[in-house]
Amino acid sequence: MKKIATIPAVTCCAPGAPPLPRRDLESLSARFKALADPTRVAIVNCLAGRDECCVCELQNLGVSQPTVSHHLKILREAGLIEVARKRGTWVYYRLVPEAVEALAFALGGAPRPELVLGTAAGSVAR
Amino acid sequence: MKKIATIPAVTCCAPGAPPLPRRDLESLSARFKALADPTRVAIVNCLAGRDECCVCELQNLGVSQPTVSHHLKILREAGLIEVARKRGTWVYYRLVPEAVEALAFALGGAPRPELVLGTAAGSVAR
DNA sequence: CTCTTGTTTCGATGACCGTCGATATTCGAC
DNA sequence: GTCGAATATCGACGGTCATCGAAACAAGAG
Repeated sequence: MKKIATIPAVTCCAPGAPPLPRRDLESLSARFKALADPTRVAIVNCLAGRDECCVCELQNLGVSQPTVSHHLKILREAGLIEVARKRGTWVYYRLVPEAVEALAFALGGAPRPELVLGTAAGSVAR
Repeated sequence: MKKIATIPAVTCCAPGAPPLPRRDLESLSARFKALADPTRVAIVNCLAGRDECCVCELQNLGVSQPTVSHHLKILREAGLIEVARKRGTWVYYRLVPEAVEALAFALGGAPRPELVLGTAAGSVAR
């Protein structure tokens, strides 16, 4: 079941931003919470450096392998990453650039708004 | 302990981003953690809508006054907001645009302020 | 089928976080 | 100085989160 890439096209932190309804507040804070851990930022940063990345490559971040899988699940449910492909028992993850850019847009920086608007459909589920 | 003055001018989530040292990972995740709560996003959003804002105006967010003060302290220590001025017992807070912009830049957003202001003008059209 | 490897899930534990009431502090008014 | 209002801090409680070891699951090799 895919429930990712549903990002409201709203700013929250830019000057002159309109007040947000509670639904958007929770949606935004939930996505920021997915980045509120150094291990998860490291995972996202590693994925941002290359096209895709095997889980086994992420196991030298100082935490155990189940912990890495736990963080991958959180990032996956936040819509920031997704499974690129599976080759045998190897699982390759990749970044979801639209989700990251939507967060940047909410913070007031919109490099290319068309990408954000292209993926903004509704609110997130859980 | 104040250590928030070091805002690294690096991206972490944009395609092709270089690997970050542990210090930057913790710095970034700490700032994202400051936005990982709907009440704090609401505060930042309220401050983004106007130039400055009195604490008493933030007390209709559904939480008690000590809770608002607690969240203000977290946002202040994260460098996202600052005290604009004090008039009597009233305290006015304001956003720190550079800090928010630095976060947007870390996510791969626009590094230039004029673009940020440009998005607030009305290009949110959908 | 059995074995091995890679990944996810489960259960438990310790730490952290959001929230509140009570209290302290600061400032202006009188 | 004394009083009252606005804000900040303290202490405690309940809930959530990060982490781990153990176990379950999946997929290929022999």
